[in-house]
Amino acid sequence: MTQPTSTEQRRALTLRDVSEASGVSEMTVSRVLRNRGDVSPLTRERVLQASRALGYVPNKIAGALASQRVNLVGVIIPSMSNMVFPEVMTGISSVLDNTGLQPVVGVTNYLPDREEAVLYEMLSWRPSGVIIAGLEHTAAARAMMAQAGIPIVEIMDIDGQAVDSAVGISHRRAGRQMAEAIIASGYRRIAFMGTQMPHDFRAKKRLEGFEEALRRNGLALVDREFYDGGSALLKGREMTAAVLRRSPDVDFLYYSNDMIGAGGLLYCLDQGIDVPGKVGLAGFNGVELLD
Amino acid sequence: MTQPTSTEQRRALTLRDVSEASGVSEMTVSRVLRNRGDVSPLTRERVLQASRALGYVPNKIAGALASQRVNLVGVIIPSMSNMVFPEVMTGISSVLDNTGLQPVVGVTNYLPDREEAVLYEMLSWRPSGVIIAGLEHTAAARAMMAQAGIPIVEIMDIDGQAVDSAVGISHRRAGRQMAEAIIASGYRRIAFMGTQMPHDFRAKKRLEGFEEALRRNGLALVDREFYDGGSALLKGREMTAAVLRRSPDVDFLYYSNDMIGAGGLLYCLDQGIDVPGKVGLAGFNGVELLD
DNA sequence: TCGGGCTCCGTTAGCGGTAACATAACGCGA
DNA sequence: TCGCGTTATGTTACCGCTAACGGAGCCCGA
Repeated sequence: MTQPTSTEQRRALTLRDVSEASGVSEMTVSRVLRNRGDVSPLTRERVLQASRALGYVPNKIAGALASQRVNLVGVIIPSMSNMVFPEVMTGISSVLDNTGLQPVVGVTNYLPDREEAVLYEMLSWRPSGVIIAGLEHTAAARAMMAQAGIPIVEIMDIDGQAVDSAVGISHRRAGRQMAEAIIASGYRRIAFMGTQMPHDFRAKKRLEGFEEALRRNGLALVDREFYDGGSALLKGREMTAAVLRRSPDVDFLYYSNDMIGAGGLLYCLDQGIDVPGKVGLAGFNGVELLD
Repeated sequence: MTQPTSTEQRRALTLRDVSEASGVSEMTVSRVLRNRGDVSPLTRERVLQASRALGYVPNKIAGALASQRVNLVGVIIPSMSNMVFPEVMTGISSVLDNTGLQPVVGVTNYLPDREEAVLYEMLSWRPSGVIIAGLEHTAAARAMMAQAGIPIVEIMDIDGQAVDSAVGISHRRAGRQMAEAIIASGYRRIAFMGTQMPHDFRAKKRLEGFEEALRRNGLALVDREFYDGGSALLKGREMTAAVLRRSPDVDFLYYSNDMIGAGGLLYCLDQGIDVPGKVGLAGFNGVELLD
């Protein structure tokens, strides 16, 4: 835009514009807008009025550079389509709401290299901290986090070694407990359905724990089926149909997440299969458990 | 940390550190790291090596301030729990992937004031552009967007007046068409279930279009039920049960989104209700439509 | 041998704020 | 009336990086 119009200014507004409009120094304007330092009520009011009238929006880039402070925390998660992560985001946001900190999300699609790239990009904005899902990272990513000099929190898993600090649950143990509960309910011929994500380490650990507990009880998975991509609900139906066709004698279906579990449940109800009488169902993450 | 250790430096690395380590000026280092300007292959290699050895991560805050360029686009959406928005995010990300631009997400929870606050925060980082869901904004938000001097794209709705440019569908029309299709299939006693969000303008427009088309055909909604919060799948069950109890003669259930629709479907199958023989079902957003 | 155009790299001057330190104006007790 | 502590505001010097320009060294044809 070369021609300024009434609603569109020629160049970006700065503190100087507000300072000239209100007749005080830039420093005083800065103080007013940040509520810092003593400013007389009269001056404050004049500055706020001028600022609002101009439609001034502070430049946090300059502010962050000068103050060496950034009110951002990076949050790095593998995906948005698995409902767990939006839920985690909601939790993080609500905790951060009172702190003046603001979450910035990065999604890795379960790819370690992508995680490294996202982390690099985030650190280049010098956040106050980083929250990252999982404990498995590339060597470079670990090095960056160690060097960054900021708090790093690895969430959703504690089966491993943290860079800084870790909070979450043990997925291996969760898998074990799930298997034990299923066995205790009397089921013996168990099939597994889940995603084919080589880098979903948490799902992998759950399955490992699950199979370990089966082994200890002299059992093994009767059948298993993996998928990637597509609508989880739909895939749940398809996989369930495939497993039941291939292994008609299974008496329990264990799903790695609840969305495909719901798809499987739909299929069973649709086919008139008695749940949980003939076949038991369970999933992970707790959207709904009905057996 | 006051005591530097081998893996943890005393102060943050800057271009100067890399420049000293590689024996060239800061400017040359900057050029190498940005792939800009002519640098001899030898020098380039030396700089890259020094940079990697130190674990240097460029400071984009300083870079953005100096170059007046930011590779960020703000994306403002109402929610993450409705599956549409993660899908939209995925689409935006894939388009942006080749442009060097990076999306930064803000969530408003369907609250106009929150949207204004999120927008303010975003603009203070001087993004290259803003993508925002919907056409309804506070006056202040509209003013900010108009003043920002950057491209603003309002997505997912075109039933209204855009600040800059808008892309999406007409939800009013979508609602009308849905109603017409349902009526054409022979259903007459139609009930609606949806969220109780006063500021979900798109859902509201769909319902308006829906009811308008019903009226034109001499019909009206037989029953309606709203919810807020909680698991959509579960709420779908509950609401469906409530509606069928209250109005046993309905022959069609229209859901404002597919997740509660799936819950409703589960309920119907569970109760042995013939779908779509006795009762037809439909939802919006297309996770799965089965009638 | 010389000048002109490369290639490669350095110097300078900010970008728009803020920390830290002045400084002016004022009140008040001695 | 003087001196000192307060309060309110201004001045200065950066923060870490990059645009714009400057200049040294080199190659090459005339």
